[in-house]
Formats: sequence, structure tokens, C-alpha cells
Amino acid sequence: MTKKADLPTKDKSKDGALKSITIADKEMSQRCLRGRIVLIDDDPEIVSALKSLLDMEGYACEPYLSANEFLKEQFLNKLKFPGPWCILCDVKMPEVDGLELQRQLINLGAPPLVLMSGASGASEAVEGLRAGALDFLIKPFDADRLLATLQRALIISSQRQVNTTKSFDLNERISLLSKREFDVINRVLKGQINRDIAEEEAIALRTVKHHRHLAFKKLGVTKLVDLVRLFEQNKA
Amino acid sequence: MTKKADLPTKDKSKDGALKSITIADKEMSQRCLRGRIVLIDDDPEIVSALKSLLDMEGYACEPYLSANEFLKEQFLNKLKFPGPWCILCDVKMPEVDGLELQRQLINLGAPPLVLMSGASGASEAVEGLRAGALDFLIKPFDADRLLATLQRALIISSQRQVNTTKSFDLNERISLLSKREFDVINRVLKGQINRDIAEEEAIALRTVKHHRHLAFKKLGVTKLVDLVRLFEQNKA
DNA sequence: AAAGCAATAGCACCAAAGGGCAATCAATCA
DNA sequence: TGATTGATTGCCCTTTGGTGCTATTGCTTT
Repeated sequence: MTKKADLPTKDKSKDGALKSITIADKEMSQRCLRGRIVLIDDDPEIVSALKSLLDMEGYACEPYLSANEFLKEQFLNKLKFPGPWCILCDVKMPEVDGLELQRQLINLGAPPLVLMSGASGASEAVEGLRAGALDFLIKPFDADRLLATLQRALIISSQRQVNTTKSFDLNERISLLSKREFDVINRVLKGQINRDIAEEEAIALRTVKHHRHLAFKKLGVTKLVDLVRLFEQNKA
Repeated sequence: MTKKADLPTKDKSKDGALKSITIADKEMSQRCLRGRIVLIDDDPEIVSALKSLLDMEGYACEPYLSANEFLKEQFLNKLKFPGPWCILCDVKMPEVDGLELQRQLINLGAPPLVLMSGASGASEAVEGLRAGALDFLIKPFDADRLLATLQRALIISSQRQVNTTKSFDLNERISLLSKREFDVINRVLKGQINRDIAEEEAIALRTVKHHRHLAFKKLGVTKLVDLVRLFEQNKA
């Protein structure tokens, strides 16, 4: 069914690592199978070994030997990628280490980050995880654990992109509204009735209805409940 | 301003640990100052030292020398506490260790958990944090770090209780609805108009209006937008 | 059995929402 | 400068929502 059977290098005896993934996510995980994985490690041997594994698993593995190398290339592309992706990064590296990379990536729309480290102190793990890393793999780690984590990372990336797209769409559509339309809709969302909106905006009732109508059309909703949901879901 | 000045035992030179707390949270943090902190550690000296510190800070510190001792007492009270609270627990303990406690507490409506450990392996920290622990303090740790973490924990506990109360209230109020009222409201939330609701429920239009009216009153809303928000916010 | 309550529903009225049609006015475009 | 476009508005009609008053029915309480 999956490609696991073709992998002699991987311990495939237990699937327990996947148990935190719900049945509902399985479909999505299928779509995530072909995701992009940025691999950063200063040890060429590890890079090559992991790249082989990930390639075999069907992931598009993009290897870098330093965080700077990755950052240089990414700032051109502005950390955008059309599809699920994540970063798998070593912690102990010269110049920019994994935690430093994490700090730099924060607030940059970075994808999920998975850290890994050799004989590392617990404090690094704590710092990394508290700063939002999805997992902290301690070398040598189990391939199953790695793959499960990456799968989780790609699912999260995918969900984030859906959300981003959704709120982008909403902002897009909101930007189509004229100022009046925007104001009217805001008052509608506050529960004001047309008459009061007209009064407070100092325009005619008929005009409020007009703007309300156009705004509904531009936002792609027909019913009030849909309007409220649209804004409510893209708020949290 | 705070009681910090009275504490000679505590390094109060830097407030940096608090920087992740927004201005908006400050009010709430005031209310959290007097929170309950369950302290679990098998080392009596540490328990006594930490209890002193926490007592001085104004927290209600409740010490236990083993996780079992705590669990025994809590299962009677069903892990309920009217107000913000959290658990500060050592990882390395005989019988039930911190991670085991964490596993037992999950799905039990447990409060935020802060783990601490001496010369611990990174794997324990990773496991603890991945399982949802708020922080993993490595002994010896900075008192500021501890207090900042506890403050965060109590704020989170407080917010959780607010949410729980809110959705409990909603369920409470929903349970006041008769079946008809419930069905009508559900259809209203789907955007159906009264006429169609009447048709599909095979009752008169006037009756739909009647149930709608009573349901609004029972749910404590007057406007449609409020109804939608009420259900939307208690869904996610 | 009488009273009370919830569900149902008819009648009537008013307020609010939705929208078609047409006109005015100002700014912008060709 | 004439044409176009967008914002604004009035007039008018229909649909929908909200409510008061009343009445019937069936079940529960006293």
C-alpha cells in the first residue's frame, strides 16, 4: 500500500508512531506524501543518509550544509512554497545553529520546524520545543519517529496554507469593498439594523440597502449567517 | 509594586522572562497572582524551598512528596478547582514519575503542567514538552524563569476555565431548549427562513416563530448575529 | 376534576429586509 | 466636451421577521 515495503533500511515492524494521527487525517496525509523537506545539517554523511531515506519515501528533499546557505536562497523566494513543506534542521552547527535559525525564521511565515541533535543538552531541546519546534529528535533516532514527525509537519504546513489562503481570500474580497460598504458591513456584523446604520452613517436607508447588497455580492455570501461565519472563522 | 522587593533569595535583576506576556494580559495576571500550585517532588528539601518561595509570592502552594499521594487526593475532588491552578512536578521520582503522571492526567481535565528535572536526559524533556507540558525546568533553575512559567501556567488555566465555563453555559442553555426549539434553531443557523423551516418541520409558520422566539430568549440572544457567534465561538 | 403548562396555530399588524426602476450629482475617461 | 461610472437617493412593492391576542389540544400537577 505505502512504499514502506520497499525499504530494507527502515524498521517497519511497528506503526505505533502513527497512532497520534487520527483517521480523519489519513486522507490529508496521502496528499502530503509528496512534500518538500528542507534538510539542514553540517555533517555531509548525515545529509546524504537522510536524503536517501527521504527520497525513497517520496519526499522532495532539499539538502543544505549550513543554515546560511538555506537562508540565502530562501530570502529570494521569500519562504514561499506552493505545497506542504517543512524544515528538518540540526541544532549543533557552526555559525548559525538550529536555534538561531529558529529565531530568525520566527515571524517570517516559516514552515513547521523539526530539530535534531546529537548528544545534546536538555536545555537546547527545551528551548527549541518551547520556541515552537514540532519535535526534537535525538540522534541516533528511529526512522519511524522521523517519518511520523515529518508527516505531521507536512500536514500542519498544509493546514496552515489552507488557513492562510482562506484569510487571504477574505482580505482579498474585503479589499474589493468601498469604504462605505465596509462600514455598513461592520455595523451589520455588530447587529445594527439598516435604519440605525443609515442614521449613524448619515446616509439614506435606501443607500444602506444598496451598499449592503453590493457588499454581500462582493463577499460571496447571500445570507446573514454566512456573513457572520465568514468573519468569525477568519478572526480566530 | 509586586512583592518581589521582599525577596532576598530571588534574583530580581532581570524582567526579561516576562517579555512574552502582552500588555493585554497584565490585568488577567493580576487576578492570577493568587493561584493554587500543586508541587510534587520526592525531595523534601526542594519541596520545602520551593514552597517557601511560592508562599512568599502569594501563591497557594500545595506540596506532595509523590505523584500517587497527589492522585489519591485529587480523584476525590475530580481535578476540579475554582480558580487558576497548575501542577509543578519533578520528573525523576520513584513509582509514578512526572511523565507517567502526565500520561495519567491527560484527558482528565488536568491543569497546565510544568515539569522540572535534575541532570535529565534530553529525551525526557522532549517527551514531556511534546506531551503538552508547558515548560521543562532544568535544575538548578532560575527563580525568575520558574515564576514566569507559573504565571503563564495560571493564565492559561484561567483562560481554559473561562472557555470551559462558556461552553458549559452554552450546553446548559441548549439543554433548556425543547426538541422543536432545538431543531428550529439548528435550521436557523443553517440559514433557512421561517417559511422553509415550517414546511420541513411540518408545522405552521406561526409555530416556528413561536419556537424561535422562545429559543432566542432561553439562549440569551436577541439578534441573529449573536446567535451565530454564540455557536461559532463554542464550536472551535 | 380543575388548574397549569407546553405545543400548536390562526389572525392581524408593524417593522425590517430585499430589491426593481429611475433620477441626481460629481468625478473621471475618451 | 460628451460619455461613462460610481455613489447617492426616492418611490414602491414584496417577502420575511417579530409579536400580541386568542384558541385548541393533550399532558401534568394539585
